[in-house]
Amino acid sequence: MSLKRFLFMPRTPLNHVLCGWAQAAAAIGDQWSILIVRDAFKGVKTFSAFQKSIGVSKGVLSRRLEHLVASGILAKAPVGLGASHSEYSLTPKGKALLPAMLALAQWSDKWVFGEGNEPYVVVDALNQAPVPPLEVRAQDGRRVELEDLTILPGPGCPKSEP
Amino acid sequence: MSLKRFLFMPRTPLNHVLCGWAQAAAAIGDQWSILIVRDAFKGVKTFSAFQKSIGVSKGVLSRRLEHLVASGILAKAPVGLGASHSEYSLTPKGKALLPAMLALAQWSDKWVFGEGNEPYVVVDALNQAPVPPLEVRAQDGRRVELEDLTILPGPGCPKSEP
DNA sequence: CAGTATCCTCGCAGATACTG
DNA sequence: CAGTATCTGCGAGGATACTG
Repeated sequence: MSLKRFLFMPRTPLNHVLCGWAQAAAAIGDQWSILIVRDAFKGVKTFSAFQKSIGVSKGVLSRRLEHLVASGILAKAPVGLGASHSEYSLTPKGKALLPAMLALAQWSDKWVFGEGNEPYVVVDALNQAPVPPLEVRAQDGRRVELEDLTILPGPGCPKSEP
Repeated sequence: MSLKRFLFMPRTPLNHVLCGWAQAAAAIGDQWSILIVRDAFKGVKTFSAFQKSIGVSKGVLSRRLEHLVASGILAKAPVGLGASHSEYSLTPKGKALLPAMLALAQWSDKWVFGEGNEPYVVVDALNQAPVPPLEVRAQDGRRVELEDLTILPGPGCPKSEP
């Protein structure tokens, strides 16, 4: 019988992995954070508004908001002087998630709900027209697909050899 | 004392929520799935290669792969006739995650690792040059920011009124 | 209203052993 | 090598009660 059976092996944390995707996963790689950021993009700011919109329990919401603030994606600021309550707003780092969030929305618009549907989630406010799908273009302007790209490991990412 | 204390309240599932972001979160909204998809983009195909690259335990990897196959992002196909082992490859639905994955990588390149660094994760194989950051453009071609957009609730998403 | 503290129940990740 | 089965224990997520 092995002694190791009684040693605890904690969940492998991702923060120490110096890989872009691991960092993104550590920041918003859970279901609640994505929905919180989505609501923040819509303009939701208060605790109760987040809770009503997402339907998550208060304890979980508190921890997720704390985590997003610690990650620099949201900023918590008291409103007024009485500090009766605070508001959460997107930082520049949080707003920079727009392309990623938009790409995720367009992906599910097309591949989860079906091609027949028109994209409806994000519209250009000026023209009231949907935003066309994001495209990946190289520096010379031509469209590139996955096959045209090389994914580098990046520091901290293991070099996986297929 | 309340009887409800003894009733189990399960974790709220996301699959039934008809919201694009909730669907995306349900599909790849956990840390391991993002890393698995990243490796699949790199060309990783076999079980052991995923495990060595990500460092996750076999049981977890088995379940995550199963989930990604069930979500239609990966396809599992036996290699050869002996069916000694199988390979996992990206479906079209999985390949369509490229803009979202790229946007996440570019976001962490800039905002987690710092602006000083040059993007290094994804390069155009033809020119050996990094892919420029994804930009959100309206139908008329002009660049749009978050403030120029209206985020619609979409079916199943609660209408949050800020 | 905006959280925090406490308690409770699984869910999920890790290790190990086992099968083909 | 490619998984599956089982065990274990933390900890995420839910409810409730409480504070300011």
